[in-house]
Amino acid sequence: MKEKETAIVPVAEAKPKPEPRSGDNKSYQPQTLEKKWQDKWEADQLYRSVIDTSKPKHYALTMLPYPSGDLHIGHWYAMTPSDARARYMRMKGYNVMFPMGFDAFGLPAENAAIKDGIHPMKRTFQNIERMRKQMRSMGAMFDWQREAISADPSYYKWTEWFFIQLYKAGLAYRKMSAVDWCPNCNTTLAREQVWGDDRHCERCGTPVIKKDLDQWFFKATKYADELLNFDGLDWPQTVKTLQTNWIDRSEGASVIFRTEAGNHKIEVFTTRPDTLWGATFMVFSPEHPLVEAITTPENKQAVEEYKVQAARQTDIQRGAVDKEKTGVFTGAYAINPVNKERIPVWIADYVLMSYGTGAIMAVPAHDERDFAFAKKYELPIVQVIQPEGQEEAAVLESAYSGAGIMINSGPLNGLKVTTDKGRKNPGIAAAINWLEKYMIGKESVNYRYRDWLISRQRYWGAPIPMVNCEIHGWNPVPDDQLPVTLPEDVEWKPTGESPLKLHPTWKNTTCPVCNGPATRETDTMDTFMCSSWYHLRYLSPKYDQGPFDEAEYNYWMPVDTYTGGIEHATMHLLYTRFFHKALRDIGIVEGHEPMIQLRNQGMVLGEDGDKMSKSKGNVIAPDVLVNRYGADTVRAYIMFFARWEMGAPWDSQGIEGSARWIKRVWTLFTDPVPSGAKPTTSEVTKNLRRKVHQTLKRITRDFETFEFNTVISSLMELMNEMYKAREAGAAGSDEWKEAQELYLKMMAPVAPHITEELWTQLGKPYSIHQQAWPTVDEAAIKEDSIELPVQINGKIRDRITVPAEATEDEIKSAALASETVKKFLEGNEPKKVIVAKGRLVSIVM
RNA sequence: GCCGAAGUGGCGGAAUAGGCAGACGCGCACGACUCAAAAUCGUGUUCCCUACGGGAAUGAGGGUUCGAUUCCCUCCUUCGGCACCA
Repeated sequence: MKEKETAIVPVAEAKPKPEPRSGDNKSYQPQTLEKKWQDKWEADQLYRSVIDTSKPKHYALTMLPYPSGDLHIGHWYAMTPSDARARYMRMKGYNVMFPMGFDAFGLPAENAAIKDGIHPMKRTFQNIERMRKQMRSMGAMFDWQREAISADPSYYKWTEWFFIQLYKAGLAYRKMSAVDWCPNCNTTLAREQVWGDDRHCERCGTPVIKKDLDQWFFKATKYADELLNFDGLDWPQTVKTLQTNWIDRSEGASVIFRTEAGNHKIEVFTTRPDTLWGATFMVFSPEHPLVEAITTPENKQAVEEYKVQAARQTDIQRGAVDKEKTGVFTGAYAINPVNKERIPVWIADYVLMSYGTGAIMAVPAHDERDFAFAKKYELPIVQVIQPEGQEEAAVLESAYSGAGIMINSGPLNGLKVTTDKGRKNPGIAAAINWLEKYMIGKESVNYRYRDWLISRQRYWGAPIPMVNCEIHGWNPVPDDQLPVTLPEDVEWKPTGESPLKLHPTWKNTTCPVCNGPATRETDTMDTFMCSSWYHLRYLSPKYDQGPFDEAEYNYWMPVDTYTGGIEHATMHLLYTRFFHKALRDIGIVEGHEPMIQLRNQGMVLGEDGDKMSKSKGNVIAPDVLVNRYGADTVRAYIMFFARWEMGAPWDSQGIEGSARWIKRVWTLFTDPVPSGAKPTTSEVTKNLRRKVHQTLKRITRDFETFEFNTVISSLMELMNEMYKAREAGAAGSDEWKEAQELYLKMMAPVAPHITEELWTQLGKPYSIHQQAWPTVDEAAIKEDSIELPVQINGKIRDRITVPAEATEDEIKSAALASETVKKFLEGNEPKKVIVAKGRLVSIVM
């Protein structure tokens, strides 16, 4: 039906016997054709991006790969639509930079070395060589002169330098703490790298354990509030939500309690200071440093036993939500500072040392966990919030966390409490004011977000450029000694210590302060440190006066469009934002955010719908597809077969459709005009031109919004119409020539090789990729007459054809004049006639 | 439990601003070409009905509206994140 409006060939005139077409397409040989153009583009440096102040710049960035050895279909899925978008932006008139590099440090190469002894450096650079070649087969517009490799000393020199800048700015510190340790990777992990209910390693899936270690941290929490601010960022809401939940800001108050004996200060954080008068006991985490000091002699044994038992349990066991609460009385009492009540101090493993202060005030009447604990150990429960409508304090069946009126709360009795958080809640606001007035507490904010643990007990990473001297402690390696390079002669052993520590001489050095003997830090940095600034290294990968050339920075930054997987929402994407803000405060970069627009692609699954993995044998190899179909077909299929941000299972048969499309485009442009074609009519050419410009409008919009699948389907539709128009004799007309030209331009970002070839064959000037994106001729899109469906009581009963310029009244009378409508009306007057201009007519009886 | 995303033919998916559901493609069926097959080309392809025509249908149920895949409410399913977070 829609075809009736847009068909180039009026239905009545459709040819009865279409000319058979030469379908073998022997002349389309992507393997030679693609190679030819790739070589030419490279020789001509067609994709070299240099500063050009006469044009607006566009920094398009796609997440750099780890050099695992083979390009995966997932890489194609991430990179080729990003490439198509970058190409589109280039045709739109932007000076586009689209760089590529390698996140080359990391565990897999070192783990492989432990197995076969091949040095990670050697393996990594061999892999890079191979992947670079595979990437070239995509025909992407990567500017290889901007390539950066994080494992290259000329790169990691600056990773080390950045560490020192953060250290000097007070943003890097060393701390002994219980950290997550992967027993398989033999290293510590940042909290973000521990996933799932069983708390497994993000890389290898092994459940992590806790270890007490001296480690380097970055003060990411200093930026917690700023990281929650996404102003000016065009990022997917899901990513912003994931980061917000990860940081998990909670507003409340910190309150100082004191022990009855010894007057020890105990700070607690609470989101419900309005319930302070109901705090009837305190609970410490078993690891809390004060536990030993306050425990009375008669409770000592029980407390020690409980601590041992808690320590033996894993985080998973401790974290099981439905686990029955356990705990032990320390024998000590604290004084509730608001009402001077004497309250017992317990230890229990439901209080975690890693959140807040490791100690809580327990308000059993209004907190479910405290309630369960109080019931079990028969501790007093005092209600301090009375629900609206409740007459007197009844015996509570469960903790009440809703709104109400404050009772049993001394000076604050009668105040209203809502379910709002923080100061928005009048009860909480009053409680905070009261605490601050009597100097026993203050408004406070807590985060789940932790400082970034960057130490890794591995060889294959950027060395942490710090030196430890017995007299002068930790000091950074002087700038003129950077980079601290990795020694080549190391032994590969899975010891849980960095191979650098086991190297006989590497760690020995001199103290930068006194020149006396000192030792190097033997841990290396988390590879996320390397990838936090790679977008800056692309600016000037060979620059040696600093991490980047400022002229390049000033022109290209910030990144305009960043594409990559959503799995990095709380890892790389958060690290790189923190890193940028830290550098900004140090004065190295400008602006508040490194990447303005972010778009996430989904995942390509195996044909069985499962995640692709070698062990499942469902991996799709892009090289095989490129050999068989050519890169243009693979690119087209990748953009066509799923919504990009969603992803979908691979379908090996589906790619045939894209292959057919590419071949049919080839045939359309290279076959002689069919002999049986009639002379054309102005109706045919006008309809063709309309379809061309409608398609251009649609495709332009879709490139803007990253809807690549409909870019392809629109191109397929237009091609089908062009075949029909050609049958109807349109070939040779000016409209046909325009259609050919626009078709190739629109298709160029998707299929760069075939379009370049056909463009050249049309006799157009090289290169199609330097052509301007066409503009829509709105006048050409306008229809002369339109067909409107006529609804009667919501059901479509007829269609009327009216001039496009018809007024509402004209449309109305045309609809009512229709025989079918008259039949349905049966002589009655319609109650109502609604004309939705250009859409339909709705008659209500 | 909390937060978020998504449910449309056999399949992937289309549907500017609330206005013709199923574009485009895969698959399938039939036909043309062929000795035959592949390739290619053409036609058809949501489901149901005594098929002229009619009815139902966008996870389920309800609401708003002349009109809902689209807006609102309740629920179900799948996926992702967080989770004894004080």
